[in-house]
Amino acid sequence: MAVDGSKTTTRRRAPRADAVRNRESIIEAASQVLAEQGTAVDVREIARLSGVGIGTLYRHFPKKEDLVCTVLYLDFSRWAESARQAAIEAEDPWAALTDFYQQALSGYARHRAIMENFALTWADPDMEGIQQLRLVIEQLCTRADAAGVLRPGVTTDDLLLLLHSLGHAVRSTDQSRPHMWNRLLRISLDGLRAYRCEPLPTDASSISTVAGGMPTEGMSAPEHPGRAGGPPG
Amino acid sequence: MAVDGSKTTTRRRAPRADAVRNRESIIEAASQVLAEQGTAVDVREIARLSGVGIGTLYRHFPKKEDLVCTVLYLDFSRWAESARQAAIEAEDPWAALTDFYQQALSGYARHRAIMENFALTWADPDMEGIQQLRLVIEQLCTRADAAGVLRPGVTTDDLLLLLHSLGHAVRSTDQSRPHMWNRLLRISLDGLRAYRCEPLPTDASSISTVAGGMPTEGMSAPEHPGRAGGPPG
Amino acid sequence: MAVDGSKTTTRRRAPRADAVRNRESIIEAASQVLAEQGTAVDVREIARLSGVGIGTLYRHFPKKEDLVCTVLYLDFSRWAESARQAAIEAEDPWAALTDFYQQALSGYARHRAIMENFALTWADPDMEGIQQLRLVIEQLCTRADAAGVLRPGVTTDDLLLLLHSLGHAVRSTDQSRPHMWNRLLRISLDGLRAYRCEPLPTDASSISTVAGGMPTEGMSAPEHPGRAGGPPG
Amino acid sequence: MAVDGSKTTTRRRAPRADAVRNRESIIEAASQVLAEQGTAVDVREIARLSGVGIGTLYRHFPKKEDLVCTVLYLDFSRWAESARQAAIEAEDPWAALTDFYQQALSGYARHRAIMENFALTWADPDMEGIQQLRLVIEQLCTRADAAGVLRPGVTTDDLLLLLHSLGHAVRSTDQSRPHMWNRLLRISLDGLRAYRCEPLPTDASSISTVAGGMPTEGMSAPEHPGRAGGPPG
DNA sequence: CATGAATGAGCGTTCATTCAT
DNA sequence: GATGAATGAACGCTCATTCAT
Repeated sequence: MAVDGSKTTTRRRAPRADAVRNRESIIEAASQVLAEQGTAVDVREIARLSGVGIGTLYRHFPKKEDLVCTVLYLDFSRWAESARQAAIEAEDPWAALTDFYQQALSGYARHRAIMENFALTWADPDMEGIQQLRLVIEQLCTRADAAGVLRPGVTTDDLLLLLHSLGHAVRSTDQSRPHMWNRLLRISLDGLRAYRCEPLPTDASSISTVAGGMPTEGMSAPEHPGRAGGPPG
Repeated sequence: MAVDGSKTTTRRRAPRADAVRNRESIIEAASQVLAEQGTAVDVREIARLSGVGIGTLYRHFPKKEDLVCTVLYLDFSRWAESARQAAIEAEDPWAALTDFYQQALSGYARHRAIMENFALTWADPDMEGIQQLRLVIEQLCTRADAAGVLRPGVTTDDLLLLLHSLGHAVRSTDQSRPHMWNRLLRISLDGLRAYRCEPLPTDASSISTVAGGMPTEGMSAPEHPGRAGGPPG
Repeated sequence: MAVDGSKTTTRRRAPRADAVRNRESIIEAASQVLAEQGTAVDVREIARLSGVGIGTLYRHFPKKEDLVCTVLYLDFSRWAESARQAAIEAEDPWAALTDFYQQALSGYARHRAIMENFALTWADPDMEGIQQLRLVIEQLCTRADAAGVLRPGVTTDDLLLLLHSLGHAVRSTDQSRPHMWNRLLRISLDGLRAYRCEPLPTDASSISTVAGGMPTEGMSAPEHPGRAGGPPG
Repeated sequence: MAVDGSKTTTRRRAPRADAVRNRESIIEAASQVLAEQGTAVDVREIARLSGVGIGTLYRHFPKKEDLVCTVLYLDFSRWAESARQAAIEAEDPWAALTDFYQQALSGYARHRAIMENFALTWADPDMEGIQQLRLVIEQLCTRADAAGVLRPGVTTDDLLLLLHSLGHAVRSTDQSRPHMWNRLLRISLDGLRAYRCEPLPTDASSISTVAGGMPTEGMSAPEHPGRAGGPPG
């Protein structure tokens, strides 16, 4: 790769000028439509938007999936980076976390294909993009932890999953009631703060038995009597 | 059913001996594939799975959408009901909420079509199923509120959205790392508890400026000095 | 057939009461929809309209075509009869012919399936209905011929074909411009009158060479001497 | 074609070498089956006949209707043009009319879809094909009128309707008894000639009262409600 | 290498006909 | 005999992918 010189004498001469431009056009167009319509888009529409023939598209990306993966990786990276930028600009560790989510969610919600894909590739270590994101979050996590503002036991994966989780809330409400997901974000982040002392569950055991957790309050279950005996059927 | 004897006096006996069975087969098969593959399934596959011809399927459900709606309504109702049951069996108001989420998420995550639909019909008051669920949550909300365990300002819609949001987290992790979403649920629920005093944001304003949360501290205290407002305990 | 008595002792007892009524319902309903929608109609709609099950319909008429033929024969007969009635009520032979067409066309145009069928069975001697109609026309033809009002050489088949031909004109214009087909009928009937002396062509030879008549003669119109140059004026 | 030499200098050479051929194959095949079976044909059969895949057919004609319209327009135009040619080759105005009908009917009768379409678009000024035809007829009409051979009051629409009307007669007899429609054409055309003096009816009034216009005028019963005798059924 | 025409499996849906009740 | 549920071939149409130019 570094020694391109040797290749200049081979038959591969100039064709790359257009090819590269075409490839970029395709990716750009694909990014747009994938964000808008998800992976169910017609490949033809991507070709049309990018101004190349369908044949050219298939030369660069032999399968639709190849194109989708390429684009998602790029978009994912860009997205992760913009969120990272938002985070490092904050001086306060907690604000960094908050800003990160704010920025990430705004972008995430607007990219339908990333959402679809996140669910699928969630645990796939091959999906390089996820790893990038994990790194960013890891840093945020470490920083917040060091500052003592993060609830003990919260892991990078928790934060990653929370991001994914909130993403769908954003998507569902961003158009109609954009303030709603902000409320939810606030709620969730508050659950992440250090004040809480109870350790998080570390395995699959149900949290319900702990849940009520409030010994002092004793859930004497004041109200709801009527419903109690209610017809279970 | 128990009193089959009455049957002999009824007039319309057999008209549906197998028709009913077929209809149920179809619904059952559809429920499976819709849960697994979402609404994009081929109706022929449902017919094949249920052991009937495509014509029979269309006799019972003239449009694919009819079948999908029927199945989704049933599954949605069953799901909401099972979650409600889990909730009313808990004596403590908080445990009710927790158990409700626990139960609901387990089921929700396994039904792809319900998830798709939830996102689409999120705010659609016509979707009867959603209304059922909202009622259940409303009661939980009221009960927890009355017991003083719910953070002031939390609405039914917040809880509904949280459910939807967590659903995707569950879907993403249920197979590979089932304990993960339990952690996230715990985190989110903790954010809903009453100790937190700051009001939730009520409009679209970014929460990032509040970041650290604590109104008293404002943003000036980046890193949680003395543990802020002191632990809830 | 004639000796039904012998059959009364066989096992065929009463079932005919309903069966006959059903058969008639089916035929009546079929007549309606065939007239309105043609033979492309869905058999189910006929069953629905007649109030019987699709199975019953198929018991009486094992193939859709059986039902169609039966109905068409009946409707065809009724139609021919009503036209015949219109004809015999006229005292004048020419008026009989005119009234016949008038009546027949009105009915013909309103029965889509008969029109479709007429084209198909035009030359089919098996189609009994056609024969009925031919008889009627034959009588009209003979009568007009005897009265000397019919152009020599005009055959029953000519009149039958004219009827069929005009039928489509009626269908095309009855809704939008009902007077138009009356004009056309008038034109055609005028062509049938006795004044014209030239013999009709009797084989497939093109009429064009004769038609306008001889180029040499120009429009001087070979026949109709007396009237010849005499323009209509 | 003769000057292929020019080809070498053109830029867009091949883009349609076979595409054009395919398109023509499709149109040709469609023309055949539409003529034979009408618009109810299966598009797959057209594809099969033309030797292309169904996808190719749909590439050229995104909707079945597009194909049908294209073919009908072409066939209609060709048909009208051939009839026009036949007409202008005749020196005599009346022969022009006759030859026009002769030619037009020969073609018309062989094209089922055109017949279906004619009936539907009869009065539709949007159907370009009809307008072409109307123009041709208008000229024939004017010419014959000027020569004094056309019965006064005959309109372009009369001639158009007559064409349509006779078309069905031709279709019904062309196979079995091809000379028959020639007789009918002769009869009808004779009805159009100038000698006849009575004006054509101009509204929906029944012509029966005027009937042959016979001096003797038997049919004193003028109105006799259309359905005289009513439906015997 | 770019192009877009060609391909055909597959989808949602209809309807004449059969068959168990 | 009456019923209507069951059946599946066929239809109009889409779209990922291949291939000749």
